[in-house]
Amino acid sequence: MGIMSDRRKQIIEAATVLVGRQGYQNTSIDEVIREAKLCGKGHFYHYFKSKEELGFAVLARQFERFTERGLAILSDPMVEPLERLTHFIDAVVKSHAERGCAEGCPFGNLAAEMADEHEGFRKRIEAVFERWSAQIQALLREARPQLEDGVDVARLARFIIATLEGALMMSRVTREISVMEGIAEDLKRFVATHMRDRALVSRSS
Amino acid sequence: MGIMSDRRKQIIEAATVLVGRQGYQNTSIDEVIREAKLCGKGHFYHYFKSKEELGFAVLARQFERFTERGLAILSDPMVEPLERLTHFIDAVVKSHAERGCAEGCPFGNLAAEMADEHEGFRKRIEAVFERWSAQIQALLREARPQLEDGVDVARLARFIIATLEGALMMSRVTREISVMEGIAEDLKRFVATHMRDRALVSRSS
DNA sequence: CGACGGATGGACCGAGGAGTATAATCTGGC
DNA sequence: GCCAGATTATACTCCTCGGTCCATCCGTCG
Repeated sequence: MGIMSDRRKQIIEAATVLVGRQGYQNTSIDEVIREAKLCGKGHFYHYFKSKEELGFAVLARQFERFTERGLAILSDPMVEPLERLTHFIDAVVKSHAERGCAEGCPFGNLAAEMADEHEGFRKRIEAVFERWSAQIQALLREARPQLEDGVDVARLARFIIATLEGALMMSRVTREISVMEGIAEDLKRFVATHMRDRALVSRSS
Repeated sequence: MGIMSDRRKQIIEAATVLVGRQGYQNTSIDEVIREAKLCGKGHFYHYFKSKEELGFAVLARQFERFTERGLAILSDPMVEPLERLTHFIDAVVKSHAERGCAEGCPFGNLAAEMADEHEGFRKRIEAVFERWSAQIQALLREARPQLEDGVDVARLARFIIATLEGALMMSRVTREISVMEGIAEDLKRFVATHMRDRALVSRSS
């Protein structure tokens, strides 16, 4: 049973890399098997009943990774909430830079590819964004004392996510990390406009 | 010659609909032929040397449409520049609502699908965003007197595009136009924070 | 008229995809 | 040692796709 789990995880891991790089539809089972250093397609169908099931597992794995490496930053109890948000945005930029401006966001990509075609994927991607948004909302609520009255945290959270997603896409197309950096800076400034103490709101390069 | 152009346009038109709906890779030549009310694949290859050529033509056609219906708003000489920007954002929201929050942006979708896989597409999509950005930059420069000093118009233009792209994606995934509307409103407010007269910067719902 | 060339139709090809059937191997329990 | 079930491997089916080939059609020009 433990071994079976290992093989299954091994396949998911390989598929996650390939799907992140080439998309879901454009990744074949044979490729996944090859990448996972296994042979035989029957092997695959022993652990998954269909490609769709693998796709769902890949999405779950991508979210797991994102939770560990990304969302964790948003809930670090040792850091001030708005500083955490800044760290998070910087981490997204850094991660994108390390990938050479390629690939973009796995959720955004899957959304563009599958949202209209496959309701199962759409719903799961929606849940991912919902959880991401909830994390930012919690952070913003924690920062309430420093924020102006009447800030709609749900709406602001969605704005932050949307802008980051768009920035990843733009920077991927232009292959210039400076595009992403500029948008990230402006996004921080936008968040700052919701703060009581506007002193920090400046237009630095 | 005129007739050949017609047939070619007819194929491009059909393909533009299908690619917008299902993506490039997931649209087959046979489907395009059927949609264009023609028959025979040789027919297609009489007008296009490859699927790639069709893809480029579709992208060009999408940009043409966008220029007519979207970018035109940004350069209407009868309207104040910043008002034009507001109109444009509203038009994007309206168009997305009319599509029932589906499909998203044809350029953003193609970018997600092809940017890493196919350099030819990447470059062409980059050019599209560049032209879109140039249009917004021109508008912002026209509005210079009303803007604060030191506003980086190129950067602001990219921010606007990125946020709109992200908003389309988020709203497509959630299937809720209110998501798009909220982001669009916040985007307008962000632009307003660059104005000399901050009186207009309020947090209305 | 007849012939020539672009326009049209459809059969066909090789490659590669998802998924299945089944054989071969390995494992643990008796 | 041996059987049963889980695992691993191979071969195969059926389908779709991009692309090619070739037969036919039709308007035009000589």
